[in-house]
Amino acid sequence: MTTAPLRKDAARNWERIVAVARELVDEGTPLQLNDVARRVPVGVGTVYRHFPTPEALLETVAIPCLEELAAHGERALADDDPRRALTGFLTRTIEAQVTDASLSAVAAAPTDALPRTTELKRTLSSVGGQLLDRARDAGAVRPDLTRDDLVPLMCGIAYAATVHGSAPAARAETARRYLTALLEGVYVRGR
Amino acid sequence: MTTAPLRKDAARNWERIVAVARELVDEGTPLQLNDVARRVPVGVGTVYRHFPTPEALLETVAIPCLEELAAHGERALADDDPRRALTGFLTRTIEAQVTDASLSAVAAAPTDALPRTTELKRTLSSVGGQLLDRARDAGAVRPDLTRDDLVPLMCGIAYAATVHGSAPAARAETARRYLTALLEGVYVRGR
Amino acid sequence: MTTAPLRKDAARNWERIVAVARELVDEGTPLQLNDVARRVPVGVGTVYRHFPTPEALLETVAIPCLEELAAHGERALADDDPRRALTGFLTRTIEAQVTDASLSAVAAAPTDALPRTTELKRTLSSVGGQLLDRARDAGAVRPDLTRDDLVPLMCGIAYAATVHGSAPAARAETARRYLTALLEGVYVRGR
Amino acid sequence: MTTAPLRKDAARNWERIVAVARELVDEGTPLQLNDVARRVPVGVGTVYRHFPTPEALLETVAIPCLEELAAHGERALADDDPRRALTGFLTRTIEAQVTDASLSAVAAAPTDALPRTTELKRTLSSVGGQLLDRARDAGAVRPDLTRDDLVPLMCGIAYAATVHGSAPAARAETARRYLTALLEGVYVRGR
DNA sequence: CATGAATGAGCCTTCATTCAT
DNA sequence: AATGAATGAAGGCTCATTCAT
Repeated sequence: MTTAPLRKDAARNWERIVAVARELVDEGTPLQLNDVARRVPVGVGTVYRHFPTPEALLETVAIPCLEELAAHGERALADDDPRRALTGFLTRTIEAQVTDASLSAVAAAPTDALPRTTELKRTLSSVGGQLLDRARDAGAVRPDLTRDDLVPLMCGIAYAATVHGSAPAARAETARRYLTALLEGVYVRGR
Repeated sequence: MTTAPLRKDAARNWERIVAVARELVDEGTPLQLNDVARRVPVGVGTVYRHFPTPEALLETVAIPCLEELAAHGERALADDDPRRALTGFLTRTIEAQVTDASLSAVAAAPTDALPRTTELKRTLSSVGGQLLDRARDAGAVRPDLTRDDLVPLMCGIAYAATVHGSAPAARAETARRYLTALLEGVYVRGR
Repeated sequence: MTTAPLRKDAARNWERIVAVARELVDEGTPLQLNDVARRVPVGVGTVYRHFPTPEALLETVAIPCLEELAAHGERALADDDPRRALTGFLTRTIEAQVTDASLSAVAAAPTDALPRTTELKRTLSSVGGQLLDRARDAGAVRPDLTRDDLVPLMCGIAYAATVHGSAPAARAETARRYLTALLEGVYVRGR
Repeated sequence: MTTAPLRKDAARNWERIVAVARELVDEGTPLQLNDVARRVPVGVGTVYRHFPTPEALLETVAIPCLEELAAHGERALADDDPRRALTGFLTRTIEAQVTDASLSAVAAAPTDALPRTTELKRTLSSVGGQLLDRARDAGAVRPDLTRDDLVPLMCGIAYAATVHGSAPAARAETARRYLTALLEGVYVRGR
């Protein structure tokens, strides 16, 4: 069951709204439906018709990135080195989250506005969980970490990079360093 | 140079305002100056006189905890096991941050409203930095971590515990697990 | 001169719209053209084409009941007991009005959207007027009541039953009591 | 226990707001808080401070009239002709309701915004009830009417006068005629 | 004829801040 | 110093109506 395809003019507006929302997200402005409408510009009603809540719009903006992440995760499952697979997936996730403010917000939100978001988050959890389990089964991961810790830890790393306050460009690099620290430990091995 | 001491009645109000603010912070209510005034109760103007912005009030609420942390840090400097000292300090920091909403907000804020806050944050950075340097000098800490990473990482851990969504009670436990993971590494040693 | 008959599909929509409107009226929902369209479902434009205003739709919904009342009135004219005839007519009217929200709205409205409504209201006034006149001529009705008082008084009774706030079921009973009080007088005869 | 008296300037605004509201009520405009603010003129917040809801403002406008009615009712209780007392009270009530749109709205509302309103409505019910009971005890009133019928019937009469559509000036006269009809009966005595 | 997307005026409400008392 | 009334920008949302497709 798919949603009926939008009329051409409606689709046009949908695109424009999402595009503006993307810009706002990228420049760190909080998404306000009236504001989006003013900038597109379309009537407020049009934005409300397409996206009943700011969350719905935000998630729509985030979905392509979530899909890409999920796709990457699926590929990672094919890697037969469990540690490399997990590392790769997490690295990618962190990069995305640090680069794209919509992702961190959506990832941290306890509830979703769109079913598609829920679905994708579930997929990501599942893929991450499998990668984690595999690595743990291989004895590569400390046993007290569960699947439910993955998302919080990634959000935490991304948040840490934000707090660090480096310029957006450097932020990705910082985040990668923090991820490495988390994975390999702040304390040097064997000491 | 010190500020003139408050008149006795003014001092009384100051205390009452801070006490109410503390309660609000603890129950997770966002600090609104009007709201605080109503609850004390004093006139809004009185609250504004003492605390020109919500941030100033929030920082005032946070300061005692920051001082306690700083004191703990000073004592940790006396410990001659650098790793134990650092671990103790960070554990304490995380616990405080997870328990007390004022701390996480103040710690993550890029600018401060009160000079005293800036001073305390500097002290904490300095103490943490010394503990870190010492541990690194002892070869116990990975070399790519700098003093500037300490606060972000702690904020990240606290945030991760929040995202995990466990009840406030369990949150401290979660945060401690995450700190351990960070310090010792997600990946098991020697593999 | 009659309106051109609708095309078969248009007629079908007309019916469906009116049916939905009837449901909405019965469940006490205010008639909103957009809402009706969504529920039918047809495009808003279709509803607007058939019914330029909510009033037009409401009147369309009310018309069958008005017709039935009118028919009843015509029959009452044949009754040779003028008082019984009037009482029967008013009773029926009140019952209808209390039962059917479209009627009270249409009856109380100072202007009509549809000519047919005006026509029916005129018929009803005329019939009621004749019944009233006859009863008055028989000396059964106080002389200061005119034809123009009939509709207001019926609306008033229905409204009173609404204000009484009894459940819809009991409302008809209340209305009947009020009508009796009005006809026979609150004050006991001969005192 | 009384509410603290308002500061002089606040009292001034309170008065101005109520005065404007009175005008709006009298010209039949629905009370909208923003609208009131614009017309006074004061900031919206000021109106909201004094009257959290349109209902609260409306009731404030109505209260003096309710008080006057209640006072009249108390005096009527002293009349030793029960029928005359009741008639007088109802006449006065109807006149007030027809003249003042705030009264009909407040009278018909199932719930009140202000405690004072509830109190006054209760007083009026009680007074009316006593007058009714007395008249019934004297055998002057049909026995199937209860205290709970008084308010609905008065609202109904007032509404009927409105539906009649005569000019506001004539409306009071119409209402009085309807009240008489109700009290003495539409049907002539002894027939 | 039917569709339903778009419009935008308009209402509601909150809250940070100022300033007369 | 304290008070708390006043302000009004700002944001949220709904809905009647139009008009391009």
